[in-house]
Amino acid sequence: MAQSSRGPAVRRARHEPPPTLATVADEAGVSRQTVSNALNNPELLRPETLTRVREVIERLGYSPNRAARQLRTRSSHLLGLRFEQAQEGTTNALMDRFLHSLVEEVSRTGHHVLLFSGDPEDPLDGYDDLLRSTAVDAFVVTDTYAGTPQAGFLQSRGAPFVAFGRPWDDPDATHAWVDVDGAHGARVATEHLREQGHQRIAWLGWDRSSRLGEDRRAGWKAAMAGSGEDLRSLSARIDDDLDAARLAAHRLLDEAGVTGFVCASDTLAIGVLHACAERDLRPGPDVGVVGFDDSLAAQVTWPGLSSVRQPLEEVAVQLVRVLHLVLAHKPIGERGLLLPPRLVVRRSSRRS
Amino acid sequence: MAQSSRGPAVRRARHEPPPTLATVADEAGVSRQTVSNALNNPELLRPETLTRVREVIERLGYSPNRAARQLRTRSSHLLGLRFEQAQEGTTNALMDRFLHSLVEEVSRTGHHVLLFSGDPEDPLDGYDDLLRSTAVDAFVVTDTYAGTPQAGFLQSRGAPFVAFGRPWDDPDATHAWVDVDGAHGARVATEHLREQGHQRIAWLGWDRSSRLGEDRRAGWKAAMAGSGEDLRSLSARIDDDLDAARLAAHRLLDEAGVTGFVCASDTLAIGVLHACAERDLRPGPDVGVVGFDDSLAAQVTWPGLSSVRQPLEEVAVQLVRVLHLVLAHKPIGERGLLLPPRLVVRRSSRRS
DNA sequence: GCCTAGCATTGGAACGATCAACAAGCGGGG
DNA sequence: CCCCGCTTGTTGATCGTTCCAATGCTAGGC
Repeated sequence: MAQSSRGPAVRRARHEPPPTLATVADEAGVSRQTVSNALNNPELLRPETLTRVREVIERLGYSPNRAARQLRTRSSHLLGLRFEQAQEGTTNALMDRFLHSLVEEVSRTGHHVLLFSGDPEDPLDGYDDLLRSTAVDAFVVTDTYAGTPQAGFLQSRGAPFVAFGRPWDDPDATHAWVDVDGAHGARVATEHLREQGHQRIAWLGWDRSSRLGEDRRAGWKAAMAGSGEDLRSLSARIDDDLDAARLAAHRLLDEAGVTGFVCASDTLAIGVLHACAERDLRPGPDVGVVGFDDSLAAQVTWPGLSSVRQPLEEVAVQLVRVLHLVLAHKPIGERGLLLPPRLVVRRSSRRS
Repeated sequence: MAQSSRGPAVRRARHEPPPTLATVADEAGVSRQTVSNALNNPELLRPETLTRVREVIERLGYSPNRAARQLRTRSSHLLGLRFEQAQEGTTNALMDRFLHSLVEEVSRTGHHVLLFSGDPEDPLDGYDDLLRSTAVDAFVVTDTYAGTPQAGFLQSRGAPFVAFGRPWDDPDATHAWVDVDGAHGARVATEHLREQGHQRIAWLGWDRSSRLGEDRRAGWKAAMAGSGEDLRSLSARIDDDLDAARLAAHRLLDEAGVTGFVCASDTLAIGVLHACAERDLRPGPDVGVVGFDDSLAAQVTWPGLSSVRQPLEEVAVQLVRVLHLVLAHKPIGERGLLLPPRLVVRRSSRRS
């Protein structure tokens, strides 16, 4: 068993209580506080004392009891994340990718991620309990898509948090946030299609009530500005449904002479691909299609679906960076941070 | 703001410390212990005392401090889960679905899920730290695909845990586990294709070293037993790669006269669909194809990919049930529990 | 009237860490 | 010679909860 890299080869008997500060102190012939300092303020110890204490710690396989430390310092080193299923416009795989990066990132500073759930009807459910029981140091709020009661609530409580997602409804919000610039992604996708020679490029997105969808649509609109096209006739707002997208694509192909599609999701984009197949149009050479989120489906669909990939790893890095500033009561530079996604080009959008 | 369902309308000033047992006790005119009993052993109190204490608790918005409780009772009400990215044979979306159910399920008993990460090279990394610092009550081990050093390690430590995944290498393992019966899933898929009139049904799976893959393959093999077919010529073991699957499908179609494919993953199955498209074979009427995991890709791929869907919600329920038995030192009935997956039939496997 | 049993409630100690204050040793300046 | 400051280390108190043993009180039996 590969033990070397993991620490001491301690084999405690089953259920024997783990060593405490006092155990280590006795064994090393120093006081409790000295052991504590060896861990938290090693520069206070004389080098030889330090090594002696560290030796004992290593030998006994001692780790400070988190509960006791938390009780005294009022810091649990836990970050709360309300874990919802399948939010609007985000496939499950997205959350998984983000979460992994987040866990990885917070572990660098000895923190962990605590997942909790709550009544889907009440976006605030769950936060309060953890707050009152001082179970977490801070929150990472991810479900801010439709209004953000969480932000206001947590701020009124004085609870530290950072949000993944903009405060759409409240431009004056003072909390820290990180988000992906969906408009930028859609703009890059649209420009890419224009470079491929497409002129009448349609937007296929969700209902107007979706802030996420409207943000992305704005990018398409910006890229199409000055094209002389009538944007109204090139835009369709539908449910995130394969078949709805297929029908909408047929209509846009028939009525608006569209040759390019920028879509708010991979599901919608694949609906367009289906429509193309039904008309013997070749995705790529004949019709340019770009989706959003770079899901597994985009990767395996024939002939390969170009898609806008969100920089979730970077989002996690930035969230954690800002979170540490917030926890240290340091000023955060920019209140909000918009990260640009990256276009992954596959054959569905390449002419040649 | 919907406050009613969430508890008391407490508005504490920013950073004012939350109330403690002593605060509540003073306010209610009883001792600390009585308040504690009101929470943990309400039957010990006289009804009128109980309601009085509860009123104060409600009014102050009191929740017991988790750290203090954990220190005293040595139970954190946290379950550790090492969160790896993309394990063999499982797409990210799977983990997300499972995790959500798990979080939901453990919350019923006031528990939470703590995610941690570890060096991908060392399957034991991370467990030891949490154990020594008594940060979690138990573990849910999910990455037991290739041998299970975790199980042995945790047992030697006397740490409570349940595994999602069989102890492949050690049939005598005594720990509790829950797993999905991949063989059953593949068998049902194969029988489904036979019912549709297919006779020469191929297996498209992973390398022999994959226990998960071989388990599923066994189900195909069992369903094909007695068919009189030469199974060896009907079986292909390849990487989990779209193109590898496409090529293998062409070969099986050419050389073995195959009309049905049972695949170890949706990626492989979609590779088969690509091969069909290249030969103008219609998935469904001409060739039956079934994948595994019911990913988003299976749902959106034309013409709809039949797929074996894992009962992850039920896995979570059972894991938590068993975990509570383990934590209570009660005997668990069956050491292991195999749950049958369900076949989701779409057009790729329907003749009509 | 006294003893016992049972009930409701109480006060002290403990969990294992950190914080605050202080003590011992030592060298240097007035 | 004394005082001061610096380094190094110690001791008691504390965080907020639950466990343990003991308390006051009432009712019942003899």
